[in-house]
Amino acid sequence: MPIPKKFSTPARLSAKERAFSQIQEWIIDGTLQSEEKLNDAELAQALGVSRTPIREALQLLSVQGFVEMHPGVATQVTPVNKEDVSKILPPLAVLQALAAELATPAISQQTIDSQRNINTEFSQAVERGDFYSALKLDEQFHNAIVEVAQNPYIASTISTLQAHVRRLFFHKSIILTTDSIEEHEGILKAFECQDKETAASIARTNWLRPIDVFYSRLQEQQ
Amino acid sequence: MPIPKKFSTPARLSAKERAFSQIQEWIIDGTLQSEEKLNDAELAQALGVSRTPIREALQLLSVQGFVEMHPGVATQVTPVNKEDVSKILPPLAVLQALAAELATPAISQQTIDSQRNINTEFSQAVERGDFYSALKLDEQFHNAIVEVAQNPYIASTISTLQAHVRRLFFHKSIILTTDSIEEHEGILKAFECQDKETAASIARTNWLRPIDVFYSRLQEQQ
DNA sequence: AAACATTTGTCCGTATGTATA
DNA sequence: ATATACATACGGACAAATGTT
Repeated sequence: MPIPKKFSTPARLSAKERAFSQIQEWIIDGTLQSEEKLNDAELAQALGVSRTPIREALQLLSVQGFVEMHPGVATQVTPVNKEDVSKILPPLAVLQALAAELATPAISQQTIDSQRNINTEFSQAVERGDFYSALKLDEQFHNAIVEVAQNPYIASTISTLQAHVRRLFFHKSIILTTDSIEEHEGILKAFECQDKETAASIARTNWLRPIDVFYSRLQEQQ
Repeated sequence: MPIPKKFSTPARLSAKERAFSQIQEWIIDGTLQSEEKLNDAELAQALGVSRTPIREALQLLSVQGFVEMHPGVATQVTPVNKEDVSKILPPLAVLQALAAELATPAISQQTIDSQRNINTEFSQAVERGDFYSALKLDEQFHNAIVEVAQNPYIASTISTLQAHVRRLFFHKSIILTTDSIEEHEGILKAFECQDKETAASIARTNWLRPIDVFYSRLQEQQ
């Protein structure tokens, strides 16, 4: 049996990396609430490390927009504005559209087949109301396209924006709809036809949809 | 005479911020060369601070893609591939296009007038071959649009990508052409007509042009 | 194979700066 | 206005990890 090599796990995670991942997860899933004050000494104790890796992790999270640092005053979790759906999704949509466009001439039939399977699982998750699994499958679907696009600048930006999307999902500002199922299939068909404009266009509307859904629901509630 | 208030300079720059700006500038203008090894102790001495703020600055630069950190091995300046023009500009172009689209309904005539002045200065700088000034004016022109678009997610991403563009400019991979002068005016006209599609479209082609220029020059040299 | 040299990662003490009483 | 309490920023020493001799 193939023993997981050292190469597969790019070295043991450093304290800083563990702190980063953990705190980011806590912010995304709401364990650390919006605007909550972050005491580095406290976090250090909770994670069993010193303040240094915590500080470093918080600085990275600050760059990504998950925490706000006010020098000499306080460090706090960035407030969630539910209306941020309309701020985050437009740039994400155009980048995902670009990724789809770039992926079109490069994607293999094998990858497309694999994508179809993911979309099937996605549809099943949505149907049975398992939105958390659906979200992960949705991310998997789009990440595969980004990978094929082979552009680190696009990939890293999308990765950050998608983390914010996950946070909004946990705050019930973004919900997954059955429309995505057909749109995903539409993207795959466009890939097979080498039709990059259509692939890009569908990807774009697919990512913008939650904005309309959000404001429609808002109106219904009034 | 009005003494510069404390508010204007958002607090004295921290050692970390100074280190970040300085090292980034050195990487962009080529003082720190491609793939050069970065010894934090050395940099600390050069900037008269300890290793801590240097380390923090390097980590931020790593996130932005200006340095690569290989734990336990070395930290080095990210290599410049001149072909990166074709990696960086597409995402920048779609984001600038989006910014133009979002700015269209919000921009004031006053801002448009100011933009025209900037474009005039830009054209003069290009005409007299002062490409460095031209670059700064070009950035000023597009940054104004990004500001009006009022979207921090777009703004911060564009800011990072544009820093990479500056680096490519210093490596002679990107050159400014007179085409931009008319395209800038075209964007302003589109703003005045509230024609967001045209504004976005011109912004996009304006940012993609250097790719064609780069590969054309490459062919000429062969 | 083992000890070495170099570099990064971590810890904790202290200084500095900010806001509040 | 001054003093006080608290949080962050920085410094320097130590520990761990990597690649090499």
